[in-house]
Amino acid sequence: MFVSTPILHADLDAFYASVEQRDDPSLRGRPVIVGGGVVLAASYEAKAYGVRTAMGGARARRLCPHAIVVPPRMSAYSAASKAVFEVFRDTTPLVEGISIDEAFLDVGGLHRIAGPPEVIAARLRAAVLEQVGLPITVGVARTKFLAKVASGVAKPDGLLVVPADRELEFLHPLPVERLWGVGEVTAAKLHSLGIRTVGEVAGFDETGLVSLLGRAAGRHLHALAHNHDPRPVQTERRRRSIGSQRALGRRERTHEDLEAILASLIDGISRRLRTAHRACRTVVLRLRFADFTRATRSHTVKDPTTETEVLLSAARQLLDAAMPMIRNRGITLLGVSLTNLQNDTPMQLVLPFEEAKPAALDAALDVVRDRFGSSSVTRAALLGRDPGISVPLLPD
DNA sequence: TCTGGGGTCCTAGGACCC
DNA sequence: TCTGGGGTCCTAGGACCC
Repeated sequence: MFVSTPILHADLDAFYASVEQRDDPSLRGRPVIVGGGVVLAASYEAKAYGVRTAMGGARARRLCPHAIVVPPRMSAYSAASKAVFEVFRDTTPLVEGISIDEAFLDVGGLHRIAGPPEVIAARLRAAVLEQVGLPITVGVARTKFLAKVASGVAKPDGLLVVPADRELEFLHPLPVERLWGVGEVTAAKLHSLGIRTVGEVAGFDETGLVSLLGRAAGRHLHALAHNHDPRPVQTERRRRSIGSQRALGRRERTHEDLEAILASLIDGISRRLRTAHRACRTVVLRLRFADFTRATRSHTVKDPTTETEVLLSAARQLLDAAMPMIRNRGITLLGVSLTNLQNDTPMQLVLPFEEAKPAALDAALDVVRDRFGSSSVTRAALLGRDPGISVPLLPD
C-alpha cells in the first residue's frame, strides 16, 4: 500500500494536563487547566468548554468555571517526555523530536520485522499507554506533513492512516488552518481571497500565493497543498538558539530591577550554553511593553564566547541603550536569547592513519558522540575513509 | 486576574566588499 | 563624477509552532 517510506507523527494529547490526570486520579474525567496567568494546557474536558492553550487565565475560568486549575510541574512533564521518547526509540532508531510532546518516526525499514505501519502505530499507542500511562495520537502517511495533518485530525486518542492512493482526497476538503505554518494572519489573508480549503489553495497559482504571503511562505504553501513534501525524518538537529525570558506584570521597574533580572537570565542561559558545549556570537534582548507590542535589540561579537561576563556586559549595554524606550512605554517582559551558536572549541580530529592507535580513536569517537549526539559515527569516518557519513566537525 | 516560556524560520534594509 | 551587479553580514521585526 505504501509505495515509499511511511512516516508516523506521534503527538501526546493535552500533554501537561494528561500528566496531571495520570498522577492525580481525582482529576480524571474532569476539566483541568494547567497554568495560571495563561493556559499552558487544557484537558479535553476543559477544551469542550472552549478553553484553549495560550488563552488568558481569566477568560478560561469564565468559559469553564468549574475547571480545576493546577500549577505547572515542568520536571514531571520532562520526565514523562523522556519516557515516551524511549518508547519511540524502541520502535525505530529514526526518531525526530519536534517538541516535548511530539515526534516523527520513520518506520520504512520495519515492514518485514514489525509489520505494516498501521500495526506498528497501534502497537506504539498501546506501549505509550501501558508503559507511561498517557494517551497519544498517531498519524501515518507517506510524508511528514501529511502524517502531522493526520494526527491533528485524529486527535484525541486516535490513529489515522492516510493511504498513499487517497492523499489528495483526504487533504483537499480540509480547512486551510489545518496546514502546518498557517496561523491566524495567513488564514485571514487566504480568507480575504475566498480561499478556505486546502483544495482551493491548490487551485491557486504559486505566483499569486507568493505575492500574497512572501516568497518562502507562498512556495511552501503551494507545495503542501499539492502534497509535495520531500523532507526526510532527521534524527540529529542542532539547536540554533538558547533563550530565557520573564514576564514582569505591570509594576514599574527600575533600572536596577531590570539589571538584576537580566543578570539572572544571563546566568541561566550561559550555563545552558556551556553544558551544550556551544559558544555564541549574538546576544538578543527581547522587550515587551505595557501595550504588549514588542521590540528586540541585538549585538554580535567578533569571537564566539561562552563567558557569562562577556554575555552579561553585551546584554547590559543593550539594556542601557533601550532604557529611554522602556521608560516611555513601560515594560512587561524582559528576555534574552543567544543565537549564532557555534561549537565551543574547533575540534581537531586530524589523526593520520598510521599514528592513530585504536585507543586514541575510541577516545576521539567518545568525544564526537558526546558533542554531536551522533551514534552513527565510525572509526573509518573519523579517518576520512568513509565518505558515506558526514561528521560536522567544524563550527557551524 | 488579560495575555507564559521555549523555540524555528523568513524578510527587508543597510553596510561593506569585489 | 557617476554607475553596475552580486554576495555576505548584521540588525530588527514578524509569523508561527508547541
